Amino acid sequence: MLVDQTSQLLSHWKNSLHQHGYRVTQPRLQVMEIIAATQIPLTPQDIYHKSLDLESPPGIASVYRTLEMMDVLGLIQQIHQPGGCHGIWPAVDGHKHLLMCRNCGQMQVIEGNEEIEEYIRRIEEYTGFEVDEHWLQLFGICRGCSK
Amino acid sequence: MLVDQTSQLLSHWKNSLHQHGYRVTQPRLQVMEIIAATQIPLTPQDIYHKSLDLESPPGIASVYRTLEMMDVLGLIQQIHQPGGCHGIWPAVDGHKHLLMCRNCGQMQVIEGNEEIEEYIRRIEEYTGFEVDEHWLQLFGICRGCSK
DNA sequence: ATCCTTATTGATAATGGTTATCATTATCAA
DNA sequence: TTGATAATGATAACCATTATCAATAAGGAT
Repeated sequence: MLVDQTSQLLSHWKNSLHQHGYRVTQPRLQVMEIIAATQIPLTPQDIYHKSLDLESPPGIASVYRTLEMMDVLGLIQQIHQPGGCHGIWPAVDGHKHLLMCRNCGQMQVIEGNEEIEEYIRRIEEYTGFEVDEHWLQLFGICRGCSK
Repeated sequence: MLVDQTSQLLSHWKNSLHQHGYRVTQPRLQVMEIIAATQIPLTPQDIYHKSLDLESPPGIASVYRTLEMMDVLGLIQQIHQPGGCHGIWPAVDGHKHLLMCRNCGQMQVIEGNEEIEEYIRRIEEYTGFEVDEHWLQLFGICRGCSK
């Protein structure tokens, strides 16, 4: 199941590169595979250090270049946390919310809901702001780690 | 009124330094005054560059040291935004939410509300997480900028 | 399958923000 | 006012990220 999700992400990402005229190269594949296979947000440095286990690892510059490209294509998003904000994670579309375990780093994606939308609409009315984006992130301890 | 809020923050911060045995020095005061007087989140570099207008500006190291100290004392918080996450802003207690104008950078603090708490409680039940912190941040265009 | 164009890479230098070092200075309790 | 020492400023060190450029490899054309 994990393998399924990983390879699904990968083929989606490869398609996206093709469609936008980017070459699918080994360094790019290596970076994408690491991101797709990992369950927690990784920093660029994390990704680079993980890649060093590979037989022919990408250069650090290619890691950054690949992340930049994936960001432009909307394939990844940055995860902001109390301890830092350089975590990379596959992009999630729509108004999803994020739940992260402080202990193991596992992320969970939660559907947006009508109550939040309603709350935001009230804020807009009250303040005169036109809200075009919202972030809701929850931090805590997951079931597995609380045992 | 702005002056009032600024000086109120400043005396609160000075008290906090005294209570924790920190000396109230000129470089610290300079940094605190800049933060208290500004309506938008500032990065450490922003603060340093603003300080250069002063007659006897603090060194860059003192700016960072002061921010570190204020963070430890809980006097400031970091503001995360789509474009970066090194904005400094006076700490707000309780479950307040933040609303920021993309155009002018003005921040507005919004009271937490029961709907959000209720939503989080449902998430906890559903996922088995114990949520101990949540961030809700709204981004948009304020009334003044949308004209 | 091979060739050719050129996007991409790797190695490394440059950059820029943040932290560490240490002799000098300024705070503040006595 | 004095003295102990916390704090400062100048600057070196550090580290992540970006820029440079000759060499390489992807992938369309043949």
